[in-house]
Amino acid sequence: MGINKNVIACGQSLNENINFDFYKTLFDPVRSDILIYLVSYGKKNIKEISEKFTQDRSVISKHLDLMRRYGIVLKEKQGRNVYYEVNSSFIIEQFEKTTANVKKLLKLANQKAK
Amino acid sequence: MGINKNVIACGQSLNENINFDFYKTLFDPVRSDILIYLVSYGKKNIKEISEKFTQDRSVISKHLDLMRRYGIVLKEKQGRNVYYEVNSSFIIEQFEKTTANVKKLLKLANQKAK
DNA sequence: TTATTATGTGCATACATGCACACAAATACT
DNA sequence: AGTATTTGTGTGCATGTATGCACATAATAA
Repeated sequence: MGINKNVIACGQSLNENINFDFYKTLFDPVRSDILIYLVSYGKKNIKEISEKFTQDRSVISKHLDLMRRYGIVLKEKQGRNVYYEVNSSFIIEQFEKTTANVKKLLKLANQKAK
Repeated sequence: MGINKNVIACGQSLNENINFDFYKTLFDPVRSDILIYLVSYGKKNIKEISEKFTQDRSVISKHLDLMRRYGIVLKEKQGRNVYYEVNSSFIIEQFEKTTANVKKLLKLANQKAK
């Protein structure tokens, strides 16, 4: 099995194109639970969300800010309340793009091996 | 926007079905680099792999054991050498399954919102 | 003013990572 | 055979990072 330049180039582009921080942020037990809560119950403010979790409001606030930074949720301020909702289109786009890239890379390497 | 039992049920099943440890293991800077190295260069033993990285052989060994536990790579012992290779079919399967589940959940919630 | 909601800060704790070394297993050498 | 070398793994320790709590502060509303 030799070195395939196409595979290597694809691997490098994979590493550059995959939204690493997005996935690292998403695959955290608390944050994925927050996401599923928001998916199930729609737009909610921090008080409402933190009442459903054991963690302090300040902790939930920080989790949501992280999720917002990486596009997982959308933030909207109304008076003294801050509402969050799921950014569905972006999340779906990320998963589809990543899956396509991973499939391309792995199938290319597999072909080469045969 | 009311509570949708289908959405909640789908969210719970999502949390149960997503291979959480798989993704947490995969989305680590060193381990994803190891994966891309193995994709690019094929089956390699721990000595060969660790020579390409700054980390000690024992560290690389532990990373690979973790990746093996969650199905990312396959292990094969030959004499005193331990070879690892990418488990392509399993990885593709995981990404496809997860993407399908995420899309199903988010589109269901989106329909309800309209 | 007082209450509510969200966020910032300091500290403690848990967990992951990495290094260095010791050991085990397999092979090579003399 | 017996010894040395190579390869992989286990262990103890140090360090960095993430998380969470408790409290202080800011902003808005009653």
